[in-house]
Amino acid sequence: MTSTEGPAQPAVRTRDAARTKAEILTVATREFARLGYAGARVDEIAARTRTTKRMIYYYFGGKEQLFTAVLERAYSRIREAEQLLDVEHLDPVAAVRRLAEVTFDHHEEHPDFIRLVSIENIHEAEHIAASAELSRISSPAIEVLRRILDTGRASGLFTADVDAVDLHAMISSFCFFRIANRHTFGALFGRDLVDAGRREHYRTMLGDMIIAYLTADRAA
Amino acid sequence: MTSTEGPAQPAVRTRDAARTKAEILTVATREFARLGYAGARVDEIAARTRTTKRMIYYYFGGKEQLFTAVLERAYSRIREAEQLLDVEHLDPVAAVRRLAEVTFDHHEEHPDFIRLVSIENIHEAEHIAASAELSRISSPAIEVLRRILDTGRASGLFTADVDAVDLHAMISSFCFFRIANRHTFGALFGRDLVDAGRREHYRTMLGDMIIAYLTADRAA
DNA sequence: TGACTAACTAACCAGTCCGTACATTAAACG
DNA sequence: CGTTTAATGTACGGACTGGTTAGTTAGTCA
Repeated sequence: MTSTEGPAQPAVRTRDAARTKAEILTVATREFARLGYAGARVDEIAARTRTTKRMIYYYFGGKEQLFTAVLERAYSRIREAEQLLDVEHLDPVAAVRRLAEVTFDHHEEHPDFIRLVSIENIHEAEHIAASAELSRISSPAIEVLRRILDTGRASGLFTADVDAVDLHAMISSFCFFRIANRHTFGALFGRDLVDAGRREHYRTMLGDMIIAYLTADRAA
Repeated sequence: MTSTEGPAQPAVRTRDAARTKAEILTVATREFARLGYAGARVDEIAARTRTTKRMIYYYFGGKEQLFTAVLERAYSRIREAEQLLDVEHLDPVAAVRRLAEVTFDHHEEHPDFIRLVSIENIHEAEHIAASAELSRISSPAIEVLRRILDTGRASGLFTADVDAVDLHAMISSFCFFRIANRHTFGALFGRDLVDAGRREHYRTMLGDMIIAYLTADRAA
């Protein structure tokens, strides 16, 4: 670690509250995701930043509030990604499939976020409940899905009378399980759900399943 | 706690290794499920049994091995339940639906087990890997599913060329997500996935989805 | 019935962990 | 340029935690 004393990194420590806060959040996200809430250590998080533990208490108040802040940032990033969704110019079937694929990709790209959500569920979402920001906002994806479903039903393409939140749960289930339960599933069934070679297979399978459900003839 | 000195509870402490071990496991299961691996306290587990902390180390060796033993017992109970599966006398469509329903019910009835699995995944299944018992055995449900799928394909009922492990993942995803992510999903979308009034709705939805997928015309 | 051992208990230890009191310094400001 | 204040660092307290040491008791079997 002698590189930190190189000429590119001047020894003078400039003060930058925003940068310090952001760095703490980045490190804390990694540590909480890696070890769980109780498993993560405040001292260790501090040691992995360029600042000290004192700053965590100065900016966030404590371990609990730090975890809440980590969740807030993680969720806000998804919302940003969801706001970039541009699927409503497609026909309903293609739009739903595209939405499922975007969800699939997002889960794969953010395993730390998936872990944080698992951890927060172990704690019965108490930090979300404690966060005004998190309990207020909702997901843009739901609104998009609602509109696609309306269009699809109106044009007679979709036979199923599903509601957007339920369909979102259905799509998320598979994407979430694949990442979150990768390890136990792999250990017990000898199949790595996140193997790169099977990625397209699962991505297609998810889309097929959702479309099959929405367009099935539910006569019985 | 004066009741422990009542006449129904004789003060004489009878020695019973099996009972003591079982009681430790039961309490440890609850505590680990409630608080996570790092969050659970060996002292607290001991305090909630009728024995002492020393016995945990005497019988299990340490916290890590205790957690492994908890997992082993939890998984062995599922396997027992799966061995009671009796669906192969049904036609393939009914059999798959029944299997999905049994899985659905099992998840709902064992939230502690779901939490343990989530926790074990945070730890990247290291305890399963450390357990000869767990890494050896496989799931009876997979074999049952494989046979149903074969029959269904042979009779032309199922168009999808799915493999049993993937379909098992698909079914488990929804059942698992519904229980495991109940809290964050409820907090963010204002819908309790485990609400008793919506139970039948989700149970049917899962079956519909699986059957739709298996019987869909995948021409495109 | 007395020696032996598995089952059990209480007390403790060394290291860890969250949080804080206190001191200090870089920037903002008039 | 002197004062103020936000930002930062040091060092440590006190409670806790996993694990252990040393000793006790109930059952059993020769």
